[in-house]
Amino acid sequence: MITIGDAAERSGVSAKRIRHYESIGLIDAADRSKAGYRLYDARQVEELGFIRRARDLGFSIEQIEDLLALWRDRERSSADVKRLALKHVADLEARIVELQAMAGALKHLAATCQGDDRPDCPIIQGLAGAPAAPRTGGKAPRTR
Amino acid sequence: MITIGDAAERSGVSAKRIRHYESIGLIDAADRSKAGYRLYDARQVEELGFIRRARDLGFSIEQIEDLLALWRDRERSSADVKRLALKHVADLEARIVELQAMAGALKHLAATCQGDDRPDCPIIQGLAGAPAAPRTGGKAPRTR
DNA sequence: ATGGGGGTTGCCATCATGGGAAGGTCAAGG
DNA sequence: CCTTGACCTTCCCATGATGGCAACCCCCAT
Repeated sequence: MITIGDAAERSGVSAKRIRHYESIGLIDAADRSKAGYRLYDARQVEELGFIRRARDLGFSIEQIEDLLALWRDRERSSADVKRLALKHVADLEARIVELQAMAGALKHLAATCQGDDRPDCPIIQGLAGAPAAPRTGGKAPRTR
Repeated sequence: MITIGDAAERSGVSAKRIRHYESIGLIDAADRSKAGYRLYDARQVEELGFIRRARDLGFSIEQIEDLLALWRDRERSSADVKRLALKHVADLEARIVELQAMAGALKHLAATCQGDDRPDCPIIQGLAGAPAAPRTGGKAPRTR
């Protein structure tokens, strides 16, 4: 039985997080020493490691609750796990697409920006009114 | 002079957000009617639209403060704007890379998961201890 | 017994926003 | 004139997942 600091070091989950996870019911309340110190055994450290790895993969606490339930359940069907994982992959990819759209739009605006000491700037102009610099074939009226 | 609801509709920024932006000093406090209603003119609506578009591109409120200052500054150099924009593009791309790493790792795990009604599951095994399913050439010991 | 390095709880802050309560205001219509 | 409903106001609470800090307790070695 080790204390929270050691459990944190071994699992890679900060003591603060461990207490937080306990407070929200993600993990069971740890046993306490006579002095009130939380005590952890190998199984709990392993569980914390599981949680950390899931977090590293971007799973939310809520999803991790489900993953933990499946991990503990010897009768689980791998289909359930796979469904959860693929749903998360889809979520991640949706976010990636969103971010790519932002980055793309911004790069497009930045590409036509001189970047000199004059005030003319398609980026600012794009943010003000103009949806995204029309440029309908090179014949667009000079914005300046 | 229109009220906050109309300004919200025309700018695409919710009334709630407009009040919030005012409270944090992102925009100036609006004039008030005798009854205390906030009143907006076309310029302010335009400014709100600017903010909304910047938010759509993923800029933080803090960055938008800078963008607004540049927008208002006729003496600005487009280089300053461009630098801000490209910094943000870099941030976005860093986040994209992170998310791609997560999605990739998870897809890798999911790919070898049967997804049937048996409990065997490389995804769960990957989250527990094993960094990422070794599979050193097909001769890896069956985990089951 | 004392000092230092743990542990404990609890509150506040983040970031940007939504929700809702409690109450004031305005325009229209009976 | 009064009601109704749609608007506005302020203020407080909640989100997700953490970090930071304060005030206090505990244990071990010197």
